[in-house]
Amino acid sequence: MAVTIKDVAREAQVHMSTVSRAFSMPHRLRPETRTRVLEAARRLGYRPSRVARALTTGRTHNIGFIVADIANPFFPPMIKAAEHTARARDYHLFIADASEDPAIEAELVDALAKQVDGVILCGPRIANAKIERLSQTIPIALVNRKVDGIPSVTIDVVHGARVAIRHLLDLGHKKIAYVSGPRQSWTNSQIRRTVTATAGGQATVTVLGPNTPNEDAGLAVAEEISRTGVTAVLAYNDLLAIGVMEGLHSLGIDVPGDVSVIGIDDTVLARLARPRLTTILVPTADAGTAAVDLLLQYTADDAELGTRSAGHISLPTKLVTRDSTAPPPRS
Amino acid sequence: MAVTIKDVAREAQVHMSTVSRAFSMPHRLRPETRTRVLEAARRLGYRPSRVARALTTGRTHNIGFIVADIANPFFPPMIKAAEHTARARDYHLFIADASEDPAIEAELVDALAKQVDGVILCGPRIANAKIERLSQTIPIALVNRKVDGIPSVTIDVVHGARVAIRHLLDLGHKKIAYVSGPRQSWTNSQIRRTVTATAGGQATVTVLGPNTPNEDAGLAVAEEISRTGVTAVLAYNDLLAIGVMEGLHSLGIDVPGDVSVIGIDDTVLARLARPRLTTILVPTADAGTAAVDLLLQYTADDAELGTRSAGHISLPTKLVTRDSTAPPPRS
DNA sequence: TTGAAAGCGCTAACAT
DNA sequence: ATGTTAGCGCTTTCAA
Repeated sequence: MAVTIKDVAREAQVHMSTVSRAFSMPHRLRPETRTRVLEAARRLGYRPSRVARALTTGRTHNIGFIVADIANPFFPPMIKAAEHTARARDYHLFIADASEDPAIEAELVDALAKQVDGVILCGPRIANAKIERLSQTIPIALVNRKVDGIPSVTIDVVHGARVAIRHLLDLGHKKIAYVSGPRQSWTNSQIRRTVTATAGGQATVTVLGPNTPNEDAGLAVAEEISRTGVTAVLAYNDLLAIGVMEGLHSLGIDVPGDVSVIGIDDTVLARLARPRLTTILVPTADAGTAAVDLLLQYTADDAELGTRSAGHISLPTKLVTRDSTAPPPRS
Repeated sequence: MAVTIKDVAREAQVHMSTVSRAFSMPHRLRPETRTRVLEAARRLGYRPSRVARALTTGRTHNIGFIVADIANPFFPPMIKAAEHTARARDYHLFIADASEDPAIEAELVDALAKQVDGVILCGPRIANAKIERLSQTIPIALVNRKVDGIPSVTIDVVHGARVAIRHLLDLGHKKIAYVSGPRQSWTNSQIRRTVTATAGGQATVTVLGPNTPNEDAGLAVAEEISRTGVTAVLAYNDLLAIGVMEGLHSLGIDVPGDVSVIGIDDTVLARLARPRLTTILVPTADAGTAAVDLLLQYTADDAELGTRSAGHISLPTKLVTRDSTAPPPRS
């Protein structure tokens, strides 16, 4: 077995409670004693067991991070930032992949609940009511969803979508399609609404979907796009947009010559795709950091769960113009 | 506080040890009792505390997963597969990002050690000796590194690199560069050695690097490539290869017209980049799955740590020919 | 300032 | 087949 607090106590010739104090309330020890204990601990290579500590204190110093799809390039920078932030605050991160499935997502929250101080739900697919219920059990912070009383970091997609559509209108497009994301996505409904509202009388909007937000779905929707005769499409995310571009390409339709395409997220892929994808920049790393801080702040609050003060942060977006958008063809 | 084993015991009118058995050794209970307990647990929404369980059993049912860089597209599919596999075995996954830094990586192992049953090191940057030392403390499984007595899953980059170089030789290239990865990478040294050996008398090989395996580094090395006058380059990974392609492009050098480029990994990026990148396919998801299974198998072994039987798995690679390779220019 | 003792939620002998 | 009891490694009153 590994070295425990008892071993250190013996080595330092003190009681185990003194060793405990040396780590959790060092100021309440005589400097001399503290040094002796810490010295002994160092010699033995002692590290307090977080498991045992969690059992008494009720705090695990762990956070659960649940995402819809780890492989979606939107998430990794966010996970990375969250992990770094958590570690800086002396927390460890559990990662879990919900596979875009609300049921799995909810089950993951329950499965992790006893082992974490809080859970971050990224792009949750669960219904609001369910989220509210879960958050009675365990502190939850949301990314890309806003629910009253629950801390959340959202991205200003309303602004993003508005700017994207205006960009299209300015180029002269009159028939626009929105390639929709998953039905359960809050972000998706925000965008859809904004697209319609912004286009107003200036352009017709066709909504295509819902779609699973990956390349294949984009590929599949391309044919439908060609049939609708739109000259521009905004997609729920870069993955879909890139799929659409590939699909269009294989249909012999030129981007942006015949059809303009805009994505959302500005993942690595946007810069790499050809034509390079015009897209909405979303500060994912900031979102990861903010989510961790919001959650920790919320859990630190010692009020009853459910009566705590939940912070909300909204992150700005901006249009990144590249090569996938142009004026509509003359014909 | 949440509902505990005592609450269930009271509700089901049995002793807590009976409740415990209902979950961990259900067959040793009279079916009738078992049902009554499980029913009570369900009514109260009881879940055993893994923390408390870990304290008595010594098994946390957690795995630590340490990668060099979460944002490197090579890792997410691996993390995803590992997480799914772990969950299927009733394990949860801690994720940690070592930022390509050996010191952080080692520290992470220590930090997680008390909280996990084992750690998976992906593309470790730590020295072998240090890994061996760490593995005395906590079971470790390796991805992309082979150390005696430690379970590992490696990728047959030797074969991959050989095939890549042969492809280049077949096209008629006589001057080849290898854009090297991080110095501490085992994979990198494997590749470098193979490149030189395979080129043999048929082509000269220039090694450029070591480099941090990201796009920027690739971009930076492009100028050096142009100076060496090579007509083909193999890069340590897709990220570097893509950086090289971009750098070459901005130098007015055509890929593959003037210089051929081959990457390694076959990440999403390879298919998306223009020209589409010829690369070596690496089964990352399989690696994630295999690593988890190897580790669990190793930890299940009840021999002394250090005397257990370590499994090794080698995963095949293959060349994916796309548009970034062609015969050298005539001049 | 330090020690003693109880207890966090659970499992694992041991007893019945 | 089920109950009793001790104890996992630590924190936290309470005493001294």
